[in-house]
Amino acid sequence: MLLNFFKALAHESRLRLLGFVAEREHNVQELAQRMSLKEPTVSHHLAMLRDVGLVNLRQDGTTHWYRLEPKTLSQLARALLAPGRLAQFAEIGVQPSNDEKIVGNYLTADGRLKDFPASRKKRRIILVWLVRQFDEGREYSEAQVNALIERRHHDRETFRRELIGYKMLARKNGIYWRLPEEQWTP
Amino acid sequence: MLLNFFKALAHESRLRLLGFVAEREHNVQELAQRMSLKEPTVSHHLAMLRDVGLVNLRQDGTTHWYRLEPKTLSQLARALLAPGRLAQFAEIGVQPSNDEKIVGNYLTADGRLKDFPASRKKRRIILVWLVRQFDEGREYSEAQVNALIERRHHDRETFRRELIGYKMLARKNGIYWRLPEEQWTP
DNA sequence: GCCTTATTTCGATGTATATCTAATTAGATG
DNA sequence: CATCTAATTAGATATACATCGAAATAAGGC
Repeated sequence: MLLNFFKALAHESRLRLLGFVAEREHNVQELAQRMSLKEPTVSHHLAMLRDVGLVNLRQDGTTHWYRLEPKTLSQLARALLAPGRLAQFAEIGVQPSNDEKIVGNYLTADGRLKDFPASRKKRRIILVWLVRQFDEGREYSEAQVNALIERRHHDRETFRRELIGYKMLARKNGIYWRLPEEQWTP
Repeated sequence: MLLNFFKALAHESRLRLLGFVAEREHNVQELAQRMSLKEPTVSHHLAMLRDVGLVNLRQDGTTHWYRLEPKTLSQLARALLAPGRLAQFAEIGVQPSNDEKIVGNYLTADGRLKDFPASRKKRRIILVWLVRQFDEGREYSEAQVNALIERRHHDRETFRRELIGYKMLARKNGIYWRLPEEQWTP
């Protein structure tokens, strides 16, 4: 959602972080050093940037290498230029749709899934909500898919399988990507 | 500054406001009604949007009509696409330049000018700071110029005259605009 | 000049979030 | 498996800011 992008960009520390990771890959320690902040703080900001897809993480041993995801920024810029986009702003967060209410019932206060609904209909709604947290046109390793799922539920295996079963995610040679909505919205 | 744009856009209420004023001109009451917020709150948000030039104000009697300034958004989008822009993020807010320190000495805590320096050199620095609060490539009525100046100092006449004298602002047929920096940075 | 109306400014209050330290987790290594 | 290292998460605190009611301002109309 557009609002989340702006929130992610609306802090000096995070803009500076983007500047550093645009220059080259950095790990958390380097960034903390260059920013004169403590590692947990940097980690916190990086998580926010990662949530909106502005930075990428490559893990090597215990070291986490972050780099810019330049596509995301240009997507954002194009979204701003798209005519008619603005008129939609007014509709932001008016009242939750039916599906959003159902999802809400399955979420804890911190946005994780309490459990996986038994009914096929609700299960589908939850999966739609989950797959929308993947960017379109971006490739994910299995580890990245797992990481994204685990933000919402510990059982990464079940959800990964279900997402593929419902044709929301596709996999080839260990690479995953999100399928376009036309494929799974009936 | 880019950061201010993101801050202005990083709130649901302000995004919704933008949506409404993109649709058509609105006054504060209408907006308060449609947003289910009180007028002071709406007024506060509109001021922030106005500070970064995202909305325009047309005053008719006691009624204030706000509308979107679409140019500003597309300028922002283009700024995001500009290559090399990102690398500059890292430099944001490192340490104030000499000029910034001088300006700081003349500002109160709420960002208004205490007074107008006597020395020609400092006077120039203050005027540069002031003219940078005008958007390039945008036209201002005299009332709009006055309003912008008054945010910083009550003596709108003096500052308007000085800005023109230093060739930072130009005027024709009661329309004012900011001149490019090349014209006044020696 | 006083009254009315639309808006803004002020001051107070509550909520969101940036930052820190301490504790925990995850991966590598002996 | 004990240990070490890098990173993240948890919990606490402080700062920023959204919102409101009350007061002040601005522009007309009488």
